[in-house]
Amino acid sequence: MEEPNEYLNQFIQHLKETIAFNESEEELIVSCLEIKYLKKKESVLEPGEVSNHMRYIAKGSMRVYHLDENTQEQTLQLGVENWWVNDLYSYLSERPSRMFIQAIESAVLVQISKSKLEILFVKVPQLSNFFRLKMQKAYVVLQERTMENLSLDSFEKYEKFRKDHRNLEQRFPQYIIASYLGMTPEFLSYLRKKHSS
Amino acid sequence: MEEPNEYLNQFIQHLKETIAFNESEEELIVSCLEIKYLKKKESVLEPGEVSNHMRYIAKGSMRVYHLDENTQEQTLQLGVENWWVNDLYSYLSERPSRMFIQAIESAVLVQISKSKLEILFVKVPQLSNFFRLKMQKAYVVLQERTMENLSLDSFEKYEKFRKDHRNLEQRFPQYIIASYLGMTPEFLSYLRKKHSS
DNA sequence: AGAAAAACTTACGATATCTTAAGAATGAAA
DNA sequence: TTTCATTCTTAAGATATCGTAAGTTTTTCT
Repeated sequence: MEEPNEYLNQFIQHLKETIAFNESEEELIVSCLEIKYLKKKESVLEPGEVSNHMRYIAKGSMRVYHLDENTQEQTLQLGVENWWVNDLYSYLSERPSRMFIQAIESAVLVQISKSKLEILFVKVPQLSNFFRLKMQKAYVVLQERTMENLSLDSFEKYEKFRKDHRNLEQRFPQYIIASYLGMTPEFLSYLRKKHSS
Repeated sequence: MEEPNEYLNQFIQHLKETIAFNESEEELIVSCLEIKYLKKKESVLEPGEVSNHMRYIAKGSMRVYHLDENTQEQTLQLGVENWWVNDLYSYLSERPSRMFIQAIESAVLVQISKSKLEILFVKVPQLSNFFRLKMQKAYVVLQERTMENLSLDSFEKYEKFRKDHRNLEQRFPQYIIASYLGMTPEFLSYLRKKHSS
């Protein structure tokens, strides 16, 4: 059922979509990887901990969320296979996270620790490029989201979410999608009904 | 009135707060800089253009904004002396921007073109670090803003803005601050009155 | 200083979104 | 299959935010 090599392979293929490397570099990379199995609802990171791994989802679905003052959950990021999930704030600044990184479906992550990654950056410089591109993409996505928050009303945000992530809508409960979009689950339910007839 | 060397010097001091370099490196850097003077309301970037400079504000104030479908202005970024302003999306992806980058007070920018910066990264590698740190900071600020958008109501956002940027409130008209916070100027005015008594 | 433009305020009716509470549907576990 | 827990829906009243329009104040330009 659980076949580590398959997940490592999937990860290597993922890297190869963006950068190239030879056999020995590949071995070196693989030697730095860790596999983490998560049951549904289990977390890899909780508030107070410092995130010191980059995390790739090989299988399953994850979300990054946070409890505000009123213990309302705010979802910052969703992810499925081949996405990366992390609290980059904590990872980059090495300060305690306020986030949960939680499995929604049972999941398999491929992780690299920050210290090993620093070493890899020296030995396999292409990797540095890979992560620079990831960072840039993450920034652009966030900026897009900020603009949407300023200009779209709730229903428009929901429509855009569906259009942009057709596959995600089925895999996350609606109350999580609502918290990602910044509205109450009741209101999302109301909007869906209102626009379905 | 306009003293280029003073602004170049200010820029070099700004770099030196984060990284170190020697005389010859400094000369090299300075040889790549451009100074740009802007009158109030003048723009350095408009929709359709590709942003190919990194821009440091030596003097004055700037904002980055965008017109949505209803020609409403949404302000994405504000900046004063010693801040960087750009549409990183356009700069990084080399695709046309949808933004205006506009002077609010008359301003002086110190700019480096992307092509020269790439060369500098090779010759003065510390610079690469400097910009990596800037990128990270920008990401964290955006993430913070996204979380606030999800959890705070309008007045709380306004309070937080004042607390975080005491100096900015005086230097930008209220309708710009309102558009940065994602509310109408009328509503911001109403909130200010309501909470002042 | 005076005129024109820009920014800010006020007030009110219209909409959007939330809160609460209860019930219905679905999924998980025994 | 029954039971329990989770998720989703519905509805009604409360609150937040907007749109509009008019009037005031402040800034800019000549």
